[in-house]
Amino acid sequence: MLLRLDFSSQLPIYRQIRDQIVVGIASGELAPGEKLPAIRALAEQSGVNMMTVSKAYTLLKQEGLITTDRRGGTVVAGSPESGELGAHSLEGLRLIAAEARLSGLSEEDFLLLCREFYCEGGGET
Amino acid sequence: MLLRLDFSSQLPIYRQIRDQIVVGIASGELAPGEKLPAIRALAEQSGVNMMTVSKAYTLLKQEGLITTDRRGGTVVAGSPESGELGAHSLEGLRLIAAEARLSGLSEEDFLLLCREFYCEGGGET
Amino acid sequence: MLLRLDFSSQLPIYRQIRDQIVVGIASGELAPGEKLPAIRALAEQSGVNMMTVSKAYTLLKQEGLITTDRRGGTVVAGSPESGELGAHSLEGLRLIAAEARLSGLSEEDFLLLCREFYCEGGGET
Amino acid sequence: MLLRLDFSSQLPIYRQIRDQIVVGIASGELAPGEKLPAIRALAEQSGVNMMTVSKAYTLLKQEGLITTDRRGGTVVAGSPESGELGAHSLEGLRLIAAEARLSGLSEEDFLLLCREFYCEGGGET
DNA sequence: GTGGTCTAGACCACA
DNA sequence: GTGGTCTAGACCACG
Repeated sequence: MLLRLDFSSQLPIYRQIRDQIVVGIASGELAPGEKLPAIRALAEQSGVNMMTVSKAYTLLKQEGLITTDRRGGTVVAGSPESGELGAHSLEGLRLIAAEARLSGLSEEDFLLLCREFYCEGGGET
Repeated sequence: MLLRLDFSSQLPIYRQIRDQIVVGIASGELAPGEKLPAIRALAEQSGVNMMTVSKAYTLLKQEGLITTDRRGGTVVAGSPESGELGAHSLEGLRLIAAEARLSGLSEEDFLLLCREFYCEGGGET
Repeated sequence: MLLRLDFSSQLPIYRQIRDQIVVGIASGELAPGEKLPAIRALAEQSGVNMMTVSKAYTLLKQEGLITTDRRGGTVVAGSPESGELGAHSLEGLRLIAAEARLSGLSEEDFLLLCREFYCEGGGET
Repeated sequence: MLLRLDFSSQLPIYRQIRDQIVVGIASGELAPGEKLPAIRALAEQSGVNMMTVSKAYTLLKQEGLITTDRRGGTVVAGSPESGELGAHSLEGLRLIAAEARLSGLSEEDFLLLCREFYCEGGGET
């Protein structure tokens, strides 16, 4: 688990961490049951405060993507599989589609991009 | 131009304004050359501070989506047509695709959604 | 909003704050739309760090009991009304009922207590 | 005595063990005088550390719900029958009642639930 | 060893 | 003014 953090981004660090773990899980890089790095370890290795990583983990726990095993450690949970995107993500997608259109990206190219990201890392290329 | 603002959203209000104008332009609801509401008017009608609207307009100007005309009015510019998505939007799309996958949304359904948002409001322009 | 905090309790402070606000809302002491004290104000007045109060507010936001209005301040939200108790509360209730029984409390007395707490502060005595 | 432990719960494991034994005693599943499993046995069968089970037993001894008999075994004691709930449980009940109310549960339904849990497992003892 | 909590300060974005 | 974020350290509970 290697994090690429942008300390000058508007997106809070804990959010960047959360996002990259989400992508990691979706891509299969982090398999269900796999142990995540200890909060302190990830913090040190990333040059970030412990509490920042903790916040990211807390978020992911609330989303049901990871759980902390009381016997020590944090592990990837089996996916919740709600079957639909959250309202925020939906709005985000609508906006990005609009931006794609405005930037002159053709429908074809846009859908290719979407497909590429969806399939990224996950078997059925 | 009717704004739907959520004052309890995490997204800053000026960002919501900017986003909705972007979507409005992409959908054709706001045509190139069309005049945007005056800052004061939009602020009053939406119940927000003028500074907030001003910030949104400034953003849009920097993106080249709107311009100030000679007499001080604000109009929709012709699209910049860069031909590609910005880095932020790209990362956003990657994240949303990951979330779609984790929520159990099939590739088919996801692409349908993407297409729907891309086509939303306009023909095939 | 006056908080009674037990700094030697096993229950984390932010949880005590959250719990008391929940009780306050349920009892009607805090009405929907009412403004909650500013994080810093509540922190100072309670002799607690700002982040501790912030954590409590964050929890309540996630539960949908309060929202933060971007124009400044945190307000009580209209109740979500899920119609059923969460799994945790359910287990908690089962345990307390068992303890009541073991302590020799009669069914009658126990139900009277439950009723009293349910009605506490809220109109239909 | 079969324990259902949730290693990803916020509640410490020793607390889960203690709670389930309390419920077991209250329901009559564990009768006064009955012998509890040896610490080592319960620990192995449940996949937890002996220290954890020991902690739970210690707690129960302090509460007077179980006692160590002459030969080192652990047996269920006659109930203490204090006649009232502890302060913690009382606060817990008040909170749960508030949550019930906020979740839209009617007084009737809530009291039905309380009664069901109180009566659970035993007659009217 | 792990995660959880808390403090006392700081800086920033938003409106 | 508000909330949001972050740091550098500390202490504790759990297993």
